[in-house]
Amino acid sequence: MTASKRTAKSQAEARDAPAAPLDMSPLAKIVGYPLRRAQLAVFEDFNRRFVALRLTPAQFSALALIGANPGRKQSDVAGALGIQRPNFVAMVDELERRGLAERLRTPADRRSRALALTAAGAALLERAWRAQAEQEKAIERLVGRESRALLIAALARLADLQ
Amino acid sequence: MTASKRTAKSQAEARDAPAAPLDMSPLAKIVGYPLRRAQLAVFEDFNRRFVALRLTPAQFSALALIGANPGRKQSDVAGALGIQRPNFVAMVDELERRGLAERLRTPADRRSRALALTAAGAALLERAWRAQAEQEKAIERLVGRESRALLIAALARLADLQ
DNA sequence: TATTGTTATACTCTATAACTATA
DNA sequence: TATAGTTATAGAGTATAACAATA
Repeated sequence: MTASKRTAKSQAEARDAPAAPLDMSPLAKIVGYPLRRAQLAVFEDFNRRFVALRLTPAQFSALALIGANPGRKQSDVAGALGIQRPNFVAMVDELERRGLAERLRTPADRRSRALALTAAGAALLERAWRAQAEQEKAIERLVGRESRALLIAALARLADLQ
Repeated sequence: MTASKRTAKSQAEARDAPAAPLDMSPLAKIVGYPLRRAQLAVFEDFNRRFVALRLTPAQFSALALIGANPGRKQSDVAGALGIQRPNFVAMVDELERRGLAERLRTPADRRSRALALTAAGAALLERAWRAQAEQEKAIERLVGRESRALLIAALARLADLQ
């Protein structure tokens, strides 16, 4: 496009100024849309913080839950995390391969596998909780201390939607 | 297992009572975990409410955004929704196939396609907003009116986490 | 040269059926 | 018969490279 062809347009348009932002107000007024965007942003932030620990949000939640509930069987941990049993197999495989968790045979029921952290797993989890505390601080800086507490409470209730 | 073998166990265990729930308290205290669980619950609730309209959350957000911003080009709508341009193609294809949206050629720039709702799309979007209002009511019943407003504000801020 | 829409493709997540070993 | 772990597999959703048309 030549300069002469742009004379009818405003200077801003001629300079290829960014187009006006879209009107997001209808979506911004419902819970679901900002809820999804916030979840993606928080997980992306998590991934940045945890890249050195090589832990995804799902892996962190699994380590944390096993750490707080050692000896519980694999399917119970999967169920508590909302992960389908078949999908949890590869995840525990990976934690075991990295020497972070172990599957123990229990004499009471030889079908099941009791999960527990190894010493290395417990050590990594400690580092992970410190990284997580940093994210919570960043969130608190963004929304305020009181808001963060209210947010957690409201989200926990929302999770009960059926 | 025979009855005699269970005599050493408590009556509750003998009856195969559900195992004690896991301790979720560490995960319940951070934002990310309940945020993810809430997002999944809200989307599942959305899917139940929208099955008759055959709209996914992503499709609803696209219809809503096109409806509020008719004539904007496809890549701008995709960008505003956080959807990669290539992935938005099939989505618009489907909306167009169902006669809900259309891609218009614009004389100003023949590379781009301006999106707009058809009459059928606008009509479906109206029904969709009524269904969405029902979800907002359900959420308000769950967390309270004030909490819902605070929640939306806090989530919008969280979405700005870098 | 850069941008828009598009195609192709790969990777992750998730859901389901079915197998095995145990109970 | 039922349950725990597992395998296999299919379907979403998402990210990236590269192309044609147009600027």
